[in-house]
Amino acid sequence: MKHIAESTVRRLSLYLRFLEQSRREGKDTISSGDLAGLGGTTSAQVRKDLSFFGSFGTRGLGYSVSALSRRIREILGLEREWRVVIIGAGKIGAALAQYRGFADRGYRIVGIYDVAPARIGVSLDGITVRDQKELEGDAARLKPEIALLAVPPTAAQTLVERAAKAGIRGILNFAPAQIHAPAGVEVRHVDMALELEILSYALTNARKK
Amino acid sequence: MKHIAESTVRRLSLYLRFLEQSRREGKDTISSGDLAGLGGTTSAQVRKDLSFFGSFGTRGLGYSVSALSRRIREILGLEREWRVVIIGAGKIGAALAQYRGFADRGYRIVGIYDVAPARIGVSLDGITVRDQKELEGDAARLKPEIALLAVPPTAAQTLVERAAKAGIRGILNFAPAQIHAPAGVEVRHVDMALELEILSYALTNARKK
DNA sequence: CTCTGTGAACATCTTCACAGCT
DNA sequence: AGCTGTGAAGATGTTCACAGAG
Repeated sequence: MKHIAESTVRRLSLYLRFLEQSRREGKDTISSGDLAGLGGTTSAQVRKDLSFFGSFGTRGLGYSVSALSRRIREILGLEREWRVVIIGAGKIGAALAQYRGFADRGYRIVGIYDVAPARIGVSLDGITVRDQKELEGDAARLKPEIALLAVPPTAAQTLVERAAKAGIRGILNFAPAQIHAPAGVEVRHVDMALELEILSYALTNARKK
Repeated sequence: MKHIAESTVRRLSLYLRFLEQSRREGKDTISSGDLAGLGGTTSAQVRKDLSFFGSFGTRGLGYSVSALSRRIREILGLEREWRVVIIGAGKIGAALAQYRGFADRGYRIVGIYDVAPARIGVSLDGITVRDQKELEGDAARLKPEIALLAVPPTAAQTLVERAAKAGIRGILNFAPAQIHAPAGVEVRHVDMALELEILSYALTNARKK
């Protein structure tokens, strides 16, 4: 398959939300224009995004809400359950452990790890925090696929490598650190401080529009 | 000034981190190639990014670490203190309240709000959580400029409007909800579930590279 | 007549390549 | 010689506009 732009995948994920909302509202079909209105893009953009994966619409009518939802879930890999571990049981790790948005989408937290003795043994959202050293050893039992990395920036790189050894193939990094991804491991960043800086840039330079 | 791409601003923010790291390591000057290496781009990209704002390098030598840091802080609006309120004192709001990365960059938390009686009156990181209803009334005293919105998706839109009435001009939204920004208010999103979906897309479609 | 699917036009962002300081 | 600053070329992403299906 041709390479798909990240911006397209991001919008697909948004479309899925709108589709689920539409389903709750009892709609059976939805047009590219409707989807665009909900998401702040254009109908052409919606159609182009979907066209990369096939043609699932009906001319003159629009898209079947349920069929398109199913197809997008399939494209994004949401038809299966993902086994996720949280590395770092500080405030952010703890918040992630109970975040509803993950469970709702089939991401199942199977383990939580930390280094601090004070945190090890504590139960977070029904899961006992274990020592980071156990990560590799636990791998055979837990079969983790994705890690949410919520540790101090200085520890991030080491833990990425440990996660890779535990067989983890995808990492969502919350630490404000640039990390080198081992081969075969996909790393994405959620960088709150950076987003806030982009926001203050926008506020500081607000009369350019 | 010409319009600057968001990707450029994002990289600027990264360059600043590398510059601060270089400063700690005692470096006085740094070349575009060095900066590129740390950030995973190219030297041409670094020079182009900086060129939008002027020319601060010395040919044959590179950039002064301290001068460039200062200039980027200025561009991003980090030379001043920003007054920030957190709306939503659940797990995520609480984690944001104590997040070091914000304080380090001059973002000062001046208030925390929630609706739940159980949370109102509690102290988080030295700040007492107040009723959301007080937001507008507190505005004259607190002069908030930025809000971190960490509430359930259904409540997000209402609170954006309340924040706008309190004089807030920038909102960093953590709720997985598409929100309509009132005029003059800049809204950015940190959407963890969405990032995780982009990750699972990448893992599901991993043999395309 | 409505709404999709898609090449072609356009706009934006990145990389190249080199002139010009130091 | 080393490294910046920048037009020009190239790549990538978005919008237009219309043929064609229902």
